[in-house]
Amino acid sequence: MSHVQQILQNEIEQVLKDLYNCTDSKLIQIQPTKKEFEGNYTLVVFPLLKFSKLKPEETGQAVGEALMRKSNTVAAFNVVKGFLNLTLSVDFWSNILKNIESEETYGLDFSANPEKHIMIEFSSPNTNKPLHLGHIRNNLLGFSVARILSANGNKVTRVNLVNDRGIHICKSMLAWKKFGEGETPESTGIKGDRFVGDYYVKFDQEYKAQIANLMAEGKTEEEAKENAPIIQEARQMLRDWENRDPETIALWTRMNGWVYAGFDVTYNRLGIEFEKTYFESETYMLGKELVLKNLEKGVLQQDADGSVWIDLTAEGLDRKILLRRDGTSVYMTQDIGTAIQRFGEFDIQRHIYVVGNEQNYHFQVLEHVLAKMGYSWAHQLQHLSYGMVELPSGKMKSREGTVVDADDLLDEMRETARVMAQESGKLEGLNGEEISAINTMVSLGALKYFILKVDPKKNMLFNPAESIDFNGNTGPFIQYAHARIKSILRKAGEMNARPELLNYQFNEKEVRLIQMLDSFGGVVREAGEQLSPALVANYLFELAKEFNQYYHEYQILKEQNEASRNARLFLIKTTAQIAKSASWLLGMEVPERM
RNA sequence: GGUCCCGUAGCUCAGCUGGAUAGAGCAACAGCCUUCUAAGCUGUGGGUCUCAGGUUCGAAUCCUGACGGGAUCACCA
Repeated sequence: MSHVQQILQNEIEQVLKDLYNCTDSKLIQIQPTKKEFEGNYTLVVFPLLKFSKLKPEETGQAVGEALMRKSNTVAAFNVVKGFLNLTLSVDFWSNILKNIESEETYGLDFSANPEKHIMIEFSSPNTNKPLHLGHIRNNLLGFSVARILSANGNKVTRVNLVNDRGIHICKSMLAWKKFGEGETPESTGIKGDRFVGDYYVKFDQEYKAQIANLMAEGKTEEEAKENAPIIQEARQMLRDWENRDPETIALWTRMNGWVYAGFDVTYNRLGIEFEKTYFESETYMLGKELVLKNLEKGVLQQDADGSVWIDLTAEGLDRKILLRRDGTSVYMTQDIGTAIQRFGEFDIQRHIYVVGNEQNYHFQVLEHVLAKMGYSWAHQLQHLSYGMVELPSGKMKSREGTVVDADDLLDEMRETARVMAQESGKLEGLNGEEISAINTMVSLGALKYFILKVDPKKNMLFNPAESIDFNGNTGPFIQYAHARIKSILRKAGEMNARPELLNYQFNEKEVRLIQMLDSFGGVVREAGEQLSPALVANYLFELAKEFNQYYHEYQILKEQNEASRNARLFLIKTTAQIAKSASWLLGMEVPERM
């Protein structure tokens, strides 16, 4: 609910109490008035009928009249069927605008809830391949949600859990050892994560070739997969790693170093940061002890072969394995361990995992397991689940080579932005460095906005060409609107827009813009509750559209009347302020000119 | 088969704590640059909100059931 809506709510509450002795504030439904009707806000009167005992029209009329008498906020009203449309006074709107402008970060409240500490885990890459388009959605969502939550007054700690051990990295290591001939990212000029990823692919090719050979010799597919020499070697390497064999550890450290250097480049480009990075190699042992302890307590069961299970059939789920028959951990065991570790390490009230929806079941189980183990905070874990990203060409399949590498995509977007800027000629007169910075901002804005504007839980289609279009519901459209505002302000000189000169009768369109600015705070709160940057994105687009229409209609700089010129400059300056705040929540930069 | 998610215009998406005649953008067509950035603005056409029931003053929204699409149900992570 916006600030103004809250004010109205209070006034209407008073009126209903006086008129009908009705104190149920839940019956008060206030919504922005639809464009085709006159007014700013609308009260739905249907729910009030049982108290007024009058027809809808009469009730609306009565409430409207009472509001006019009691309040100097409401300047006019009209009743259409069961809807009471309220027009608020122009002075009132002027004051609202002044309030918004005076608060540098209107709508963002970083201190509302300082005692609430939320941990959010996102990104969580594997060290055997570069980041791809799916990771981008994960990173952007996690980063934006973290900002939105902090703008709701929470203390937020962003963490990354790097999946740096296991058979997958051994495969890359083995392939490098066999076929690498001492090559390094430095010697080849290939980005580290890509370099290592290429060896993972090489492993897979060799593995497949060996399987084919074995099958040609008459082995079944299953036997071939099990007995191919290269997979045996990889497994041996994993055992060596777990036994801390110095040579294996050295190679592992070296190759992971290459990957991290590569990841850092991509994170930097995307503007993604973490407060803390966890490494699975340091956490994968956690959880096992706790599982054994809970086995003793009888919370868990052990099968005849020695494997340990939890029975969640009573919760409507299945049995889930927690320790293999050889006593080693599975993914779930680790997550149990890291959750306990983090709640012990930090005084957190909530923990959010940003992970794809293919793991919905996993997190359901995790919560239940921890609850059964008696951790009271088990229900403070939350899975922010998001859908897959598809491309116009279809699904991404690593096997078919249709996975879009994050770096390649960023390069491509950047190049498109450069070409488009050059063709438009808009950036003439700026130096190379400025042009380059703007192109980067535009390409990133296009990507971030396009991905974040979609409801996280839905699968989505990413269309690179559409995302960078300057027309339509895109990042560049918003950035362009902001750049034009800044251009006006540069020409006018910001100092001219002073609130003490704000003595102006805003017209209908301007009031609508102010109304929109006022509602920003409500959008941020809502986005925080729903963990959805999409709400912010769609708000931002509406705001940019509203501004563009306004921009088109009035020649503010040519306005002769100083009061009106000043007031209008003040309004668009405030619009830029809110647009910047909303963009910040999405991690999208807005250029001063473009 | 069990569980979860999704189904709104040709395409991509909003709207979903029930409220007025269901909205945007793209694409198509028609206009607007001696005017603060036309990377913009205005207009036109385009809908059985998958279907069928139910709840009620009122359902795209809530409930039930079908149908369609996706995910998951590994001693993988």
